[in-house]
Amino acid sequence: MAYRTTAKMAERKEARRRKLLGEATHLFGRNGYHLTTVPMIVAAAGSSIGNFYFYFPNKEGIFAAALRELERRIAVDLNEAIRAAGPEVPAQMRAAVKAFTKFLAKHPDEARILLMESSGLGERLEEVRNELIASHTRSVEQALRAAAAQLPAMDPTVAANCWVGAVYQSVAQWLKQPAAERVDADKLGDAIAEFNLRGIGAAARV
Amino acid sequence: MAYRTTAKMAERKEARRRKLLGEATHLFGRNGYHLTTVPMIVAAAGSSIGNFYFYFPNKEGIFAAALRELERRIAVDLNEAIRAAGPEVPAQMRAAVKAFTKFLAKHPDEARILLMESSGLGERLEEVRNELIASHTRSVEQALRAAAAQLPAMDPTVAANCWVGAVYQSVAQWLKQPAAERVDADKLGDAIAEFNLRGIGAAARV
Amino acid sequence: MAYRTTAKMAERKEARRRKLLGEATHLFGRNGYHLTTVPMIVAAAGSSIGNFYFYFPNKEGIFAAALRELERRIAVDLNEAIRAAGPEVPAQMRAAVKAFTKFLAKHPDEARILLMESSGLGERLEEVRNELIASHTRSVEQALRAAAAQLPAMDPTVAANCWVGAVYQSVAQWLKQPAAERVDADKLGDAIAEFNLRGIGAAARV
Amino acid sequence: MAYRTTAKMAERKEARRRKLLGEATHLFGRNGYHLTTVPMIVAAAGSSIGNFYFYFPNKEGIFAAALRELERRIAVDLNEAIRAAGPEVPAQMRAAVKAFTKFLAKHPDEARILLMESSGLGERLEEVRNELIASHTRSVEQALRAAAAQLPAMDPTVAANCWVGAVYQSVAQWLKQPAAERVDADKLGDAIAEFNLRGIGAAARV
DNA sequence: GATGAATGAGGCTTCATTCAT
DNA sequence: CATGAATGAAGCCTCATTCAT
Repeated sequence: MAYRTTAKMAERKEARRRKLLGEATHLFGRNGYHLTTVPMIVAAAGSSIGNFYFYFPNKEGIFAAALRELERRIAVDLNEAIRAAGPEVPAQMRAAVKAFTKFLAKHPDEARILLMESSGLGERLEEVRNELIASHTRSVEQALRAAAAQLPAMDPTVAANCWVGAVYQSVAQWLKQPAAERVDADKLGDAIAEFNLRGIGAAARV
Repeated sequence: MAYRTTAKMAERKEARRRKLLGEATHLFGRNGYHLTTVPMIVAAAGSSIGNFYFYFPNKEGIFAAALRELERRIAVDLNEAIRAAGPEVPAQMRAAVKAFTKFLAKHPDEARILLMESSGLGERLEEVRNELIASHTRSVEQALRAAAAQLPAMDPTVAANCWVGAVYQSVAQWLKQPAAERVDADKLGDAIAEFNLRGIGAAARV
Repeated sequence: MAYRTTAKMAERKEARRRKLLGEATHLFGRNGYHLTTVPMIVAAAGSSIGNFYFYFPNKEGIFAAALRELERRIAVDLNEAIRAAGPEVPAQMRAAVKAFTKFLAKHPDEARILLMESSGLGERLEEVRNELIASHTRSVEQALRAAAAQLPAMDPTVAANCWVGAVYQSVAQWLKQPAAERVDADKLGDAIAEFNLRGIGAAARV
Repeated sequence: MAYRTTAKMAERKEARRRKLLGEATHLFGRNGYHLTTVPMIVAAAGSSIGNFYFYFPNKEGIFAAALRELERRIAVDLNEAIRAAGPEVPAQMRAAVKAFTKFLAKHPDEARILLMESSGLGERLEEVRNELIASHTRSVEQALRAAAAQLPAMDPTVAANCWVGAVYQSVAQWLKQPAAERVDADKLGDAIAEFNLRGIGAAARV
């Protein structure tokens, strides 16, 4: 019986943690790192300050955790989309852009963690955040190198950055519009993919 | 005689203000808004706290002033470059990208004010900063509409955002590299322009 | 067991709050609002700045709380004295003057909050303080109207203000004397009551 | 000619000083000591900070000067009124009350310096201000002692304080009312005098 | 494990006052 | 004599973090 209780407790513990992390992600996305306070997070999560420091070492810690969790979820979506797109690299890249756009559009608050605010986080956090974007960029770069033969000559690093920057900026601006005025997320993804595929010199036939 | 000195005093006053503004811009760029403190600014400028508040209404005020000053300086460079590029829109756009890239490369700390940190500034500042980027984007959008006849069909707003995002992100990443490893700023500008011109469907003849 | 302790904790919390409020009242009375600083208050209460802001929203807040607490305590004393004085209005008024005088004499520091300093508190505080004195004055005015038939014709508002002013000023001056030279508080109360009762035209039989 | 210039300059100097003092009195009366800043005073007087410190040693200094000037002007009015009231002490006292009330009514901003704010001025200023009121009170007390034979037995100090307190409080409350709702200043003076004369036991026939 | 009271460093800002011009 | 730029002490307040219960 002691085992069963422990199991239940572990579950509850995990649930608590997830609740804190989720609310923190929302708040960080909405207000940015500095304007989000620990009391705000625990209030939103219906928890307590003491509890917060049981689950996370400090404010930086929960922010880093939020970033990593986000990374994980995005990776899942992207991989799935790429797998479904077949073997053609350009098709995979288009699929990835659309999947990424769709993810950001679906989770705007979480998204804003990626899109905004970079400086002003302290070295440690900055690094974590950069790594996230960098890994995304590296994927693009690898794809470009893989398809280099069919593409015009270009610096794949620069192109990858352009690619990623185009996606982030477009979605960021799209999110800034009042929800009512936004175009359909799917059409947005298509438009961005179009731009980027043309940008790398891949024919824009879908 | 007291009258004669007034001119010199006004000069000194302006110099002091500029010194504060300049150091603030550097620090904001390097550390972000929240990690830059008023004492840091006055220390860097060799001034005093009281003096700071003689020249600026508060911390927000000097940040806004820094943004506006940056905007002005960038506009000067861009207009000059565009004028020198002749009447062809694509050539103008290429010139603008290169001028912008060059500016950011030359003033990396100032640049970072634009590139990073958006959320967490308080509504007023956020607005000022957004307006700066938005105005940049609008210029691109107008150019696209002007040249629409020669370009493939596309949403000019999305394309403009892609364009701007590509530039910002590429330069931002470029700045993050150790100065020794960076490619030449001019070549970077060319590469970005190439990507973007292809992205909007303009032939990539250099 | 954690539950049981809650009661004790609540008690302690209340005690802490009262300690802060009490010391603040003393200091405000002795030095006035502006010369009393938050650090002074917390030092006197053996607390900390952070704790201060846990219990009170800001300096204005604790001042307002001090005023309201004072109001409450005075009201208790006055009502008791009036009830004990029997049904005759003049006797009640005399009793009230004496009770009020006695209260002020017994709590000189608290008292000074009422007696002194009015301008320079900011609108909100001024209002709270005015309301306190106004309510005292209104009581006198009502009593005067109730007994109007037995009294000479007079403007009851003016008379009430005279009444209150006489009490405050007399006690304030009395408090300014070195404690050794002061006449007995009870005799003071009698003398003031005498003056006031004559002032409203009520026979001065004690 | 040097002499004449000097004379004119002395005049101008005196005028500047008076302008500063006058505006300061207004501002102190309206906002209280702490909320009135030196920059506010010089702005109102169309002068400069440097000038301020040429004419006055510091902020305390100008406040003290304002009080003394006020004292002087009140004394002039009172003495005139008393002289005009003939030899009877009660008549003189009534005249003094009315003159005082009238003065306060005519110069409400200056008046508020006397009526409000006492604590929170720092020891030196407090003393100056107290002395002003105390001297007023002493005059009343002397009058009471002079007429003691015709009056009921009473403590003349307490009575003098009651007297003064009644006047101040009544006028203070009167000034707090919107100007439109105030009763005539003359009638107010009469009502207060009535109360006070009854308070000291002098028949209320004028 | 959970709670929330307590702590204090440090940020922003005001303002009396000085002093070079 | 006049000006106003410069100074810095000191105030209020926030918030991440600790720790007793």
